[in-house]
Amino acid sequence: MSTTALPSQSTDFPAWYGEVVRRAGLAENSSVRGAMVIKPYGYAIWEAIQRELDDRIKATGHENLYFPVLVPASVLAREGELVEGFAPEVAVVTEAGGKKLEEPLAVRPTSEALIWSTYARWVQSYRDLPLLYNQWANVVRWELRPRLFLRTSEFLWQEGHTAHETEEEALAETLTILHDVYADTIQSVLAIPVLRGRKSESERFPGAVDTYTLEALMRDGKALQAATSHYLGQGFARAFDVRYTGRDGSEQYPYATSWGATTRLVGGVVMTHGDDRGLRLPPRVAPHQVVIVPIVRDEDRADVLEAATAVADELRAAAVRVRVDDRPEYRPGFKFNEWELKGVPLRIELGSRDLAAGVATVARRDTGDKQQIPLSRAAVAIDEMLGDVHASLFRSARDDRERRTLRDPRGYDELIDYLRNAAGFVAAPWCGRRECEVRVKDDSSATIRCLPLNERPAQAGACACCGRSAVTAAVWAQAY
RNA sequence: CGGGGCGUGGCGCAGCCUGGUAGCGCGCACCGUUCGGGUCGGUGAGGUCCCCGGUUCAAAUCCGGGCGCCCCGACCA
Repeated sequence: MSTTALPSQSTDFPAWYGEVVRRAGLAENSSVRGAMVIKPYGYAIWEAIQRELDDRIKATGHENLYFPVLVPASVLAREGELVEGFAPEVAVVTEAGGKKLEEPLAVRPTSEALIWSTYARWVQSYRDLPLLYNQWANVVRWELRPRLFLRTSEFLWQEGHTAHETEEEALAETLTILHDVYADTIQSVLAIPVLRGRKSESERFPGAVDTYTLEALMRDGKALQAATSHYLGQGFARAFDVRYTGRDGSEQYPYATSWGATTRLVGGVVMTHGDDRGLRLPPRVAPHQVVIVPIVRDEDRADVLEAATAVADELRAAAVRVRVDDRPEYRPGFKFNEWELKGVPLRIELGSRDLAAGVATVARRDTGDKQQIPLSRAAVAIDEMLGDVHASLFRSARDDRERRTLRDPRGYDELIDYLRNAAGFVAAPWCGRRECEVRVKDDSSATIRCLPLNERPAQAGACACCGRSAVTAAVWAQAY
């Protein structure tokens, strides 16, 4: 464990981010170019995210299954936009079993192609619908500029692939996933506030009719696409020849959706909540929610450690994830710093002074406040405080986002200046024309993150770029 | 693929300009000490100075070539 200070967030956010991810023990670069090794502490956070997502995916009626990692090149090629969209980043296996393969096998960058080529066999009748399936998997996308968790050449995710009888049903599915699975997990578990919206045509998933997205704002003013849910229409069904006999006896194509959330969310947690001391973890995904640091002297060691164990047992009985840091070789100050770096929401300091008074000293990672709680009601008090930490992390992230959101810039120059400085979101009317989107990107390198659904109604008015009459509101930002 | 930078114990770096015993911090091992905000002292292990060639009495250092990595752009969850 290094003892030198972290870089400051405000002066060098990228360096700060990398240092926190490495020093907190979340992940490190792998010897495979662009890939990362997720370490146990980082993986534990991912497991918590997985658990929460999986619960909601099942609660909305889906089942898990699994498809192979290798996709015959000809299968991947059957949906034109999909191949075209992913071609530059697909890795291909050309040799296996000591021989050159007759047909190369792509390592999946996403599974629509293989899954829909299989659904063709599974769907014969309207009675076979809907198909509501999800898989937990790894995918490979050969990224030119990798970044721990945010963009790696291999990443972990879940991808849902559903087939429906009607357009309405598929659209409803797309939105159920967006709201009840993704937004709920990201806000009420990860404490990351998100804007909900549709993507503009240029930012859409290849092959999708509509892409819905959740956009979060990081502490450096850049946006992170936290999850997406796609309405695919009948394009994939047609490309993979998935047909069934409908209720009226006629031949039909089903309507499709797909949706995914990735290990990128771990990076989002770091960049949303972290501060100059390191990570601040939302309690519901923190591998340790509470760490107990016993303050011992030779003469009271046994008593203090016994009391620490008793408190830990009581908290565990209340389903709190707690760790007693009784390592004798480190002093308390060292432990305080280490657990702050690792983002543990609450720290209990327990020494003979506390025991004599019948209390424990509790320090909050989010605010730095210290207070004393009676040992007699430790479990209840800790449970309340964990709830407070979540609420205050969410509130401060949301307030921060609102502070950084510019609504209705006074003119094109203000729009561009704001975006060029990565000062945050800009919400403004947009005429809907591609050329305005391109112009803003050329002038600022920012993109339309979404056309917001409900945060702010689409408004009349003049396009922030060209002044023509607007057809929608758009939210722009620099993005990861 | 364009622009910039870097390869020296596990990690981070100095030394290179001006050639001459390979160093520092952290980490690691052991001994003692200490424990309410990154203890302190001592001892010790650990390096083909990225590779190949050249110049020289002598190369981490100078010259030529190669390889690798990182950062900034284009692609992207």
